[in-house]
Amino acid sequence: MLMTTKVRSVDLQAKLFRGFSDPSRLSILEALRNGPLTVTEIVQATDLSQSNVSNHLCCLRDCGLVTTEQDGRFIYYHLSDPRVDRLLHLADELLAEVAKGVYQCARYNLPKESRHGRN
Amino acid sequence: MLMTTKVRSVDLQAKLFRGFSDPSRLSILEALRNGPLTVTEIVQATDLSQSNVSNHLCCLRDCGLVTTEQDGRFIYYHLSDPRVDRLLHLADELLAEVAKGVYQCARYNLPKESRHGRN
DNA sequence: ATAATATATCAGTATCTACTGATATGTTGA
DNA sequence: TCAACATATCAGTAGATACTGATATATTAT
Repeated sequence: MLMTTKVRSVDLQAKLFRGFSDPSRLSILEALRNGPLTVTEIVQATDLSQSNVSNHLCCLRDCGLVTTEQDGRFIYYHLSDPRVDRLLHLADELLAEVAKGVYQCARYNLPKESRHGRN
Repeated sequence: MLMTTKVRSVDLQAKLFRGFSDPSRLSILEALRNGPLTVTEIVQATDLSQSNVSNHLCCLRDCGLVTTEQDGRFIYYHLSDPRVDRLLHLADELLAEVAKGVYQCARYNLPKESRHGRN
């Protein structure tokens, strides 16, 4: 076989989930749950900078979570599959269940001083 | 109210998804889909270092995706909720749908030389 | 053709985070 | 108590990535 870089399914899954794992991208996805939007509309809906949105959209499209449709000089982005919506919904549900735990998730998002020795 | 750091739901969601967004953690979760395992068993099942596994487990537990149960000097980890399993399953389905796109996801995982201007 | 608008890319930076190797803590049995 | 085992934490590092501000490209209208 000789494939030096075997593509494991966990790697693919990780990339997929990475699409969901950033607040800015989630804002974008959330906005798109109501239907297709242009980049400018997404910028307005999310309050992110244009270049930032554009980068995230690129990522989301590369990862297959959104697809595009050009209409003149506008490009409409929309969720690529109903499962994206279902995944977001399921995450909401799970979050409601474990909200407290996640809220306290301390490991990777504290200021440097308090990274170690959590209490 | 005076909360300087308003906790937006996208932030919580992002943390939740971040639990799923790393290949090592996905390996761990995958292993746990078949039932509870001790840390040592997880180390063996995943081929990761012990400290690495321990760190990831800590993260997963903080984020509410797994829970623990001590039995003597062993600590059994298991998925916290059936929805975790369902989320993984849904991701599998979605992945099958957009596999090609994700496989090509170039933005954030190429060697430095080729990060910009993807041919 | 040119201005105006929409979107994408660039280069640079600060932060985040996965990992390692070493060490510490906790638990059990001899 | 002490050795053996199970697990957690530490400190440090390399690489990943979200963001900004500037610039480039594309499309339309005048």
